[in-house]
Amino acid sequence: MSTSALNARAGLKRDRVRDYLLDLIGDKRPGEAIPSERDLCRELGVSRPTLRAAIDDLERQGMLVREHGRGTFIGPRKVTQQLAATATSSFYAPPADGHWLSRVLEFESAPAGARLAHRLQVSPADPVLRVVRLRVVDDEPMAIERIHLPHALVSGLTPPDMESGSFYQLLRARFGVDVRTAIQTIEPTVTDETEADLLGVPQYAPALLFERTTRDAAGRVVELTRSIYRGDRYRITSELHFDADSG
Amino acid sequence: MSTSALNARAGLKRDRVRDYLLDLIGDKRPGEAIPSERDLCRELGVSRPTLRAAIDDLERQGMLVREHGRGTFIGPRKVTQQLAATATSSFYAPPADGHWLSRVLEFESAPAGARLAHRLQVSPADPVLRVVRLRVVDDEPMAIERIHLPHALVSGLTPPDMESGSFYQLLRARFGVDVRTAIQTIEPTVTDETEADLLGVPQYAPALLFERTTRDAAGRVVELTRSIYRGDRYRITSELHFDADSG
DNA sequence: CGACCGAACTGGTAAAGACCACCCTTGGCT
DNA sequence: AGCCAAGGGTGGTCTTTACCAGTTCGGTCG
Repeated sequence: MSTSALNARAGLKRDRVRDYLLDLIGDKRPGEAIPSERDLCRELGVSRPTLRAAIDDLERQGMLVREHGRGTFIGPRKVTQQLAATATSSFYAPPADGHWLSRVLEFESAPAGARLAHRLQVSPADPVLRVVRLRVVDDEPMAIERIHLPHALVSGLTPPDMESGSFYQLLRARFGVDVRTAIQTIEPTVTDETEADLLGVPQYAPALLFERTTRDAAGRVVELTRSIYRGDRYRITSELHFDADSG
Repeated sequence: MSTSALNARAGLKRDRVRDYLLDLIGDKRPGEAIPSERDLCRELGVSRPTLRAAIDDLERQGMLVREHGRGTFIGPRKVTQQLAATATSSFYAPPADGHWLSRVLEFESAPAGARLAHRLQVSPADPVLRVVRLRVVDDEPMAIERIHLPHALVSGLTPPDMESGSFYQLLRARFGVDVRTAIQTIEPTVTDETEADLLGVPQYAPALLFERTTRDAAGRVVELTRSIYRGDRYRITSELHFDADSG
């Protein structure tokens, strides 16, 4: 409106709206309604298409559910039903054929903070090393890995250490960390803008989200990793054996 | 505006535009450019937002690729490289807790045809039973299963047989089919319109596509199943154990 | 008292216009 | 010949305005 400047830079209204909605979602419980689109527009000072675009994003991610004529509601909690279990040996391995390399995008240490401290089983003030790397096979980006590990475990680790070779091998050989077990969940998702850029796929492309907690022989948490794998180039293959049976 | 009727029904402009674009894509080769958005608007007599919404859809499906400042291009062919392999044991089992039920949506027998015959290892003229069922847990739709099996194996099977209980148990008890192994691939996808309706999730919601080939003790193919699981309610959990290690 | 119907919400779709950010090309200048 | 800046093309974002389509609920009429 009106004269000039000061609207040029804004950092994308849609992002601002999305953040606002995320806060709002955080404060509410699944099933609860959020304000109507028109109210939110007034509240945020944006047009309805802009607002709707933001809601579209969140709906695609399952955080919101729209119901025509009724309203928009907080999405159901992801049940994390311990649906699958009973794994007895590794079922997944990176492709043996291609040549894996990684490009380190971030490499920094910071205090754990409450959430990470809990999940890594360290104190909130302990430094945690955060490494983000793009994993590449045959010059093609395949996955983005966001790794968190207690910095104390791997003091002296440098970015080039993370660019090739087996990280677990390195942990054992150089740092004496005896990686033993991991619990991993896999769920489908779609790429956001950043991920799409890095992976060279369209935004909202199907992808797999791996979340892995790795422990050493003593049961200490060694690593917490969230990885996004391209859906168009990656699939999980498994062989099932039935003794009794299932549904 | 103006007089009346005849604009009420229209079948959604966006769909009309999408169909137009699909035709256009069919005529071109990957990498080729399509006309500019503004040209297409004039051509089709729709506004740019409407046109862009249609292009958004197709881009999400990977059929088009937009490049800022350059144009919009036909997407690359889907390569479906088989990258992962080396599964050694079972890692996945359906949830034991909730109460699974199924609603049979289709149940019909037809000649296999070339493709199915090959995959089921029967002759193309052999009848194949196709069952589509919606799997429900606690009144909530969880997955759509499309099952194909040689009709000869299960003559006398009725739709109610597929609505509850363990299908594999039934196969063994009633038909003497000794289900033994399965090879399964899992990949991420997004729901299409029909799937979204059935599962009660938005279109383009993240989902898991399971494809399973099941064999009996004699190595005969018993079943070929493609299932779509809701991504917001379903995740795979697995526990990994390292002897040597991996990347 | 009950069934209906309509007002007033809700989200869904669409138009038209403006301006920004990016890319490539071209033409002028060095 | 080579460099560089400007222009005109592309897609990207946003606003404003309008109307359609389900849902709900309360008032009215039978």
